[in-house]
Amino acid sequence: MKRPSFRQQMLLAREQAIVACVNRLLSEKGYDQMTVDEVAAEVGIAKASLYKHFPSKEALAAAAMIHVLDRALGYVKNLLTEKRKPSEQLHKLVGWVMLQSLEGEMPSLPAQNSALRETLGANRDYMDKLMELSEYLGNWITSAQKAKELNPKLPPEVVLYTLFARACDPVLQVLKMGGQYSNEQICDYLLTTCFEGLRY
Amino acid sequence: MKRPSFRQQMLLAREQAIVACVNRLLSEKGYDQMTVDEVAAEVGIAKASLYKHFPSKEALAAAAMIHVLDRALGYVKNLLTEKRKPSEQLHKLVGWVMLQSLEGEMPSLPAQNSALRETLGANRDYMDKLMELSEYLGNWITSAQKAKELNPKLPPEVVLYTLFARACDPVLQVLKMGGQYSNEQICDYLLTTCFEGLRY
DNA sequence: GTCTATATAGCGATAGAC
DNA sequence: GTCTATCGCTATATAGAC
Repeated sequence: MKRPSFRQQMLLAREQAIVACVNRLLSEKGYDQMTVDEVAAEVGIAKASLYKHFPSKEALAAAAMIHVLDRALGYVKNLLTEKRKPSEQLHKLVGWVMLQSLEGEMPSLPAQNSALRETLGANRDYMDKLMELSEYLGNWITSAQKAKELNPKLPPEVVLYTLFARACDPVLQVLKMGGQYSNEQICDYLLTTCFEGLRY
Repeated sequence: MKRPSFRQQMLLAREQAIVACVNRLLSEKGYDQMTVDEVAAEVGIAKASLYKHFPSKEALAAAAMIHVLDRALGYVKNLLTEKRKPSEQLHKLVGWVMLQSLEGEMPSLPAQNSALRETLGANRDYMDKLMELSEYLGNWITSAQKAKELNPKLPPEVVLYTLFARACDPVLQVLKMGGQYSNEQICDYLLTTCFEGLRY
């Protein structure tokens, strides 16, 4: 009985290829500009086959988001093994996500598309992982605020949303397209504006 | 010969109504989710009539952007009559734009839609006004950096893009939808994160 | 310039053979 | 599960009467 297992592996591999492709396209062109035909073409299968794996375009986006949440959670758990100040953990995490964005590995969905938001909100897997990540970050944030590493006057949720937003800031792409800074340099600048602000 | 002038005024008023409507819809739903049918319906004219005024959906977006650039330039010129430190001028301007965003008066276009970006780039009026605004801001930025009011280690263009991005930050809408802070409070928080950073 | 009605096209999703 | 072919809808844009 080797064949079924083998086939399952093939399927899994194919789905991973699909998710990787969606990831890149979402990062490059965004949700609205990405077409399902395009995804199928780049993966190298027919569109109907794609729909056997994922029931809708929104499901494709959800799978991509779940994938990045998994990677982010993995990075966070690695950070936890190293002993650092909470603000430094946050700093490292945001820097890592910024680099992912610059390398086209970080999809970002439009905040304004309500239909998509509903689909994501109804997705258990996605919501669970988003919650889990938010709790890790929330703990770091409140700890950092108690230790006066981060501004304690800001509500923790404001800090949380700000970190999420800065990690996929459009300024990253703009500076990258300008072409005069390395990815590391861009991350450096934006980490400065995020944590230190523009003020001297 | 009163009639032609009168009619022209009617036309102008209608176009202003169109632009105002596009402004609001772009702010609420974004470019991709906004439909031309919707614009026509809300203005109260037929879609074909709309196309007599503006040749395309992209032209509608361009008109909306030009309108907000005009308003921003007006605000900037007003600021110039008051004597303030450059960093304070920037602070006031960003705060004003943030408030406009929260009140649904500030359209923001997707940075990823390349066709739209080309159309805007080819639009003289838009580009001229964008340049003019950028020059005012650029002067304030370099002055503020020389006076050590803003971080001089950041390239001025990084500061410029950051200010543009923070002025229509998605975090604004997220916090507004949360519903637990007033618009003024939200602006206050985000101005803090922008200029002072998250660090204490 | 305004309208109704329609052309045109792109895209998400599906049918049905293999 | 994979394919080809197609449906069905939506949205931009236009034709043509008034």
